[in-house]
Amino acid sequence: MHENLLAYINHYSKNPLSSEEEALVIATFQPKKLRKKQYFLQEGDVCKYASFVVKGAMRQYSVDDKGIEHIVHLFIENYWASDRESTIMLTPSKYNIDAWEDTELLIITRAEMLDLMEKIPALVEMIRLMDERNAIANQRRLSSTISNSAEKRYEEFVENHPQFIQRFPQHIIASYLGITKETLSRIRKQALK
Amino acid sequence: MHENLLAYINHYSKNPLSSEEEALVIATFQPKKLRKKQYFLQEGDVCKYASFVVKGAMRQYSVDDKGIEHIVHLFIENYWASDRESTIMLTPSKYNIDAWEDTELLIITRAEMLDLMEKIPALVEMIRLMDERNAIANQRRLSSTISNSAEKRYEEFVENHPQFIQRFPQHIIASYLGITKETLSRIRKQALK
DNA sequence: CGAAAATTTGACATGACTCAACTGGAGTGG
DNA sequence: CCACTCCAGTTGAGTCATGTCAAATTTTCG
Repeated sequence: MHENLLAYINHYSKNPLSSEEEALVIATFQPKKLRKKQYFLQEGDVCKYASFVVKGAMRQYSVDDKGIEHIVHLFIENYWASDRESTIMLTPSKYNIDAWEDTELLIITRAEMLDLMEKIPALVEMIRLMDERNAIANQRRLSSTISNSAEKRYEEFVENHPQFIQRFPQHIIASYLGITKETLSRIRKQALK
Repeated sequence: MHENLLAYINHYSKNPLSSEEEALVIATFQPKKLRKKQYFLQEGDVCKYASFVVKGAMRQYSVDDKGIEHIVHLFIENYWASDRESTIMLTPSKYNIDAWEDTELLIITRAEMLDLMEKIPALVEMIRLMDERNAIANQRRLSSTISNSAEKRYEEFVENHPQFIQRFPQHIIASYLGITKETLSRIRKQALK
């Protein structure tokens, strides 16, 4: 169960974990299973945990006044899911996170994570690199969203996230791109010439 | 010149800097002045420095095939400006960063920064908090861009960034919001009822 | 097979863009 | 102090991309 996580940590840090450190990681991260459609986080709740996706797929979205879902993130294996704003500020979340497939998570509270970071330098290193990677990805996505047409955004998405296309239906991708499913359908039709 | 930076670091870390650490910070960050319109970074160049804005205002933007500028970030006092992707990956930047007002910066290379981080724990702490704040802000902006109409985005902008409204003209704000200056002008007119 | 979910299609509405013209400062230099 | 230019902002008319709504079709899966 924890192998993916350990591999992930070792991949993102210079020094491999000692076996004591591995044991500590395994003891601290709690397994949690979600069946398809179950929530990891519901709007209005404070997000108590960060979660590492061992297996499965989830989505994070807000719901507007008209009841329309706006998908802000998609997660599959080896992604970290949580609403950082809520976790850090202890404020009620504006987002829902639910399982799109049956999913296995490893979850950890912020307090536990801060504690682990004191004890395991490799974790601090990993988080810094994750933050960097994340900042870069967010920058790209923002830039694309602001500057590009729906069509171009979809092209870039196909280019950058082929894994997501396999795992999520079109209307989810459309929402992630900030367009309607009808528009995406037409864009795809158009692209077949 | 360096007071703002020292204050900034101390503000974001639990333990105040020792005087040796302060001296090290002062010795490492190099002052740089830009006159209005001068570039801190030009598209195609690798972004060698991170910069802390001591005084002034800058903007970061890309230019599309039609020659239209798409503003992705605005910076004023106490902001950090750089293209992280370019700095970290050593790739040519897709962005320009230039001074909108006469500006005073403190600049540092990535190597110097990594070195400082080894020597000054408070810096590591500060960067982690900055990354968190940044991640939260990016999340909000992305969410707003995907989910909201131009009008609502402008409202949120006025709410969240009143400082920018004082310092940048309307067409810059419009571009930052991903709309044209004409549309923003009409939105503002509309809002006066 | 049958029901639910996903996708496609058509007709129409609309928000935002484009382009061009006009207005009103804010400087600058003669 | 005026004439000139530059820059920012506004306005109008026409266009285009994308959204909306409703229905038909296809796919998935128990």
